[in-house]
Parts: sequence; structure tokens; C-alpha cells
Amino acid sequence: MTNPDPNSIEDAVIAAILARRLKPGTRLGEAKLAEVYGVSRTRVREAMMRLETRGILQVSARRGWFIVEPSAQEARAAFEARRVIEAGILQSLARPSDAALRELRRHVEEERCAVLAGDAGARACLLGDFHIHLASAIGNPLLTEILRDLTARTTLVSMLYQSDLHAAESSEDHHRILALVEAGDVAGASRLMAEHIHRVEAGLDLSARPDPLAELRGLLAPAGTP
Amino acid sequence: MTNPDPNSIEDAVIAAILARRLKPGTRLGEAKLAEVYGVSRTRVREAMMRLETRGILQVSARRGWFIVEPSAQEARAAFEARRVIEAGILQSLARPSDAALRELRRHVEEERCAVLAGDAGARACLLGDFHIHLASAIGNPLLTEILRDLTARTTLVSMLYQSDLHAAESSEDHHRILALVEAGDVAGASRLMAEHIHRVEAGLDLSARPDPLAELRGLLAPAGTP
DNA sequence: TGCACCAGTCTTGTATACCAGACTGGTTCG
DNA sequence: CGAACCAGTCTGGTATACAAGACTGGTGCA
Repeated sequence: MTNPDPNSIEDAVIAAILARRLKPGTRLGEAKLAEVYGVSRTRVREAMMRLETRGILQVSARRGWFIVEPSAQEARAAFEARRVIEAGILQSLARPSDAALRELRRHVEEERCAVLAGDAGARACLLGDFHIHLASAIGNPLLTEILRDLTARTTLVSMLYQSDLHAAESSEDHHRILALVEAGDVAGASRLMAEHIHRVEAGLDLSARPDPLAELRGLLAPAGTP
Repeated sequence: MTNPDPNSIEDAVIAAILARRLKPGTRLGEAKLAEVYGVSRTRVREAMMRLETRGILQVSARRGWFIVEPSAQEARAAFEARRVIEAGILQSLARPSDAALRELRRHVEEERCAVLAGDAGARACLLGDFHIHLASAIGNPLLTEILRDLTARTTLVSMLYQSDLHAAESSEDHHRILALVEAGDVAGASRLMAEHIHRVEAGLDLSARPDPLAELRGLLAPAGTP
């Protein structure tokens, strides 16, 4: 249980965000994490700083480390970055290996199952993972890494701005994108991917300021909240 | 002189790389940097770790921090990433602001002057800066940041694999790309950018293993080096 | 009642002490 | 002569101690 792996903390945080188990604004105390992972504060601090440079955490002086709460502007930037990069990837995706295609096909099927089963947790996780798998399909670790962090960011955004998250539609989009890739229609796949990300972004309400008291409203103000 | 700014070290290292004043494989000792910047080793270590997660430095246990020496495979990945992202940026660069265009135009002129004047240092620096400026022209800090780190990487690659660095050609490419952008031909600009980066990559000899003794050969083995 | 103030506590910020591994140069033994 | 060995030194790795700021809750004064 006491994992000595130094970047296990980083990976755990990223994974938890992608699985929507860590919400934006969550505080991560150094002491607490040190205890949980059985390491000293020094190591925890390292991981926190690394995650900060990756744009996942923010530090508030002498208050703690917090999962970032992207502003509307930052949210748009994150989606734009994903659009640019993912469309670019598909466009230059000359010939993915058969193994990669099979893996993607399998993933899309898994998505479908989760959507049909109504398993919200697995579903959200898989829908984000598709994009990461797609990036890794071209075998460029740099792009995969960049896209993983970007996907974590947009996941936070969608948690913050209450997306409707039309899971079925998204899964369908993924299916069609993959079909175009398999057919060798890189331009079409690229265009559809851009549209897809646009759609997801459009499903958010970026005009609404995120409400730090959101989870309290239901508890304390039953009737006439103006 | 004793700059208290915490990320001044990071910026200084990146800037030095872009200006080709720090070569791949250079060792950066914690104690040395701490003395130079008048801070404690703790702060230096922070900066080093941040640069490591940005892919600029590498740590060799108990030996020191080194500027990365990308392998041929990593080099190709870096160029591919730049191609994907920069082509993508240009393609979705709907309408750059007039101010941004003026800035880019000015930059290209400056490049030309440096090329004509034969100022190798300024020239190399400016040629890399063009791409960063272009990224910042669309006003997306995320993409700018990503591209800065990627450009630092490819700069290291070109130092390592002795590019011929046809500065005049590159500057000319930049000029033409900007002209296409101004003409609103995003597809053309995008295509030309991809070609441009390809050309730069092709100017390298990625098959040659970098030689750690390169700088000694000229000194010690004047005649018959097999 | 309401506001300002203040001690106490909690959390990160920073420096430093000490440890362990890697390298160096010299020495000794075959 | 050469190779193995062995202190000595230098480096980063890690933990810890302590400082300083932010928050909390309570108290006293107007």
C-alpha cells in the first residue's frame, strides 16, 4: 500500500479528475496527502508543483493547493487548444497501425456498452479516454501527454459549468470519427472532430459564473431563492 | 541583482536555450545556480523540477540536472508535434487582430535584417521567436506556452544534430506564410507551415548519433581521425 | 446588538542538516 | 605495467525544523 513510486501521486490526481472524482476547487492538503501515501511532505510538494506547471493545480499562498477552477476565458482556451491539436492530429494521421485501430474500435464499443448500461462514472471516464487513446494512436508521446493534460482541464471545465453531457451523442460522434479514420478520410475525420469538440463546448453554459455555494443551495434554501 | 522572482530561473534557462547559449547536455548544478541567483537550493530545485516536467531538463540521480539531449526518435516527435499544432493553429486562425499582424510583420522584417547583417546569434533567436509570436497571435496562452516549450526542444535538437540552418530560406518561408495569413488563405498558410517545418527537420542529420566528444575532436586529433 | 480586536491553530514557505550514491585520483598488489 | 581497490570529495535526495501568513472563534468594548 505504501507506494514508493514518486509520480504515483500525480497520476492518481489526474486519473481522479478524468474519472470526475475530484472536483474543481477541491483542496489538497500536503499533510493529508503525505499521510495517505505514506511519504514525506517533500515528495507531496514535488508532485503538487509538477501538477501546477501542468495547469492542473493552483496554489493559494499558505492556504493550500486547489484543483483549478478555469474561468470562462480559460475554458474557451482549453477547448480551442484541443480543437486545434486533435484536428491537427487526425489530419496528419496518415496510417495508424492495425493494432491501434483495433484498440480504438474496442474502446468505442466499450463506450457504447457504458452508455447503454447507464453507468455514469465509467461513461464519463471513457468518453474522455477516447481522445487520449486517439492521440496515442499516432505514437507520439509528446502529443499524448499534452492532450491528457488538456483533457483533464476540459473535464474540470465541464464539471464546473454543468454540461448536459449528451453521452449518447458523444459516443456516436466518436464512432463516426473512427469510421472516417478507418476509411482513410483524414480531412473528414478532422472536420468532424472539430465539430464534435465544438458541440461539447456549446453544451456548456460558460456565461454562468461558477457558484462556490452550489452544493449548499439545495440544503439550506428550500423555497424562495431569488 | 538578487532577483527574488521565483520563476526567473525557469525563464532564464528557456531564454538561454532559445538563444542557443545553452547546449544540450549542459550540466546545471544546484549549488552553482543557487549562488548565481542568490537563492537557496530549495528554490533552484523547484525551478529544475518544473523545467523537467516541461521536458527541458533531465535529472541524473546524484549527478546533476542536464539540458535534455533528445534522441532521434524524440526529435522526430517534437517536430511532428510542432507540425500538427502550428498547422492547426493557422488553419483555425480566422481573423488575427491588426495589432498582431503588425507585430508579426515587424518581426519578419527584423529577421530579414538579422539575416542580411549575418548576426548569427540574433538570427537564430528570431527565427525561433517567429513561431512563438505566431502562436500568441491567436491569443491563446495555452497554445503559446505549449509551443514555446516545443520550440525550445526543437532548438536543442538542431543544436545537437548540426542543422545547416538555412536562415535565409527560413526567413523567406516566414515571410510567405505571413503573406498567406494576411491574404486570408488559411489553408495555404497551414500547408506551407507544415512544409516549412518539414524542411527544417530534413535539414538535420537525425541518423547521426550525437557525439559527446564533438568539441574535443578539433582540439586533440588534428590529423588522421578515422 | 454589532463591530473590532486578539490569541490560538492550521497550513504552506523556506532553509538547512544530514544521508547516500557517483565520481576521482592515488595506491597497492598481481 | 596494469587492473582492482579504496579513501576522499562532490552531488543531489530526503526529511525535518522553524518561520510566517491566513483563518477561526471568542471576548470585550461602544
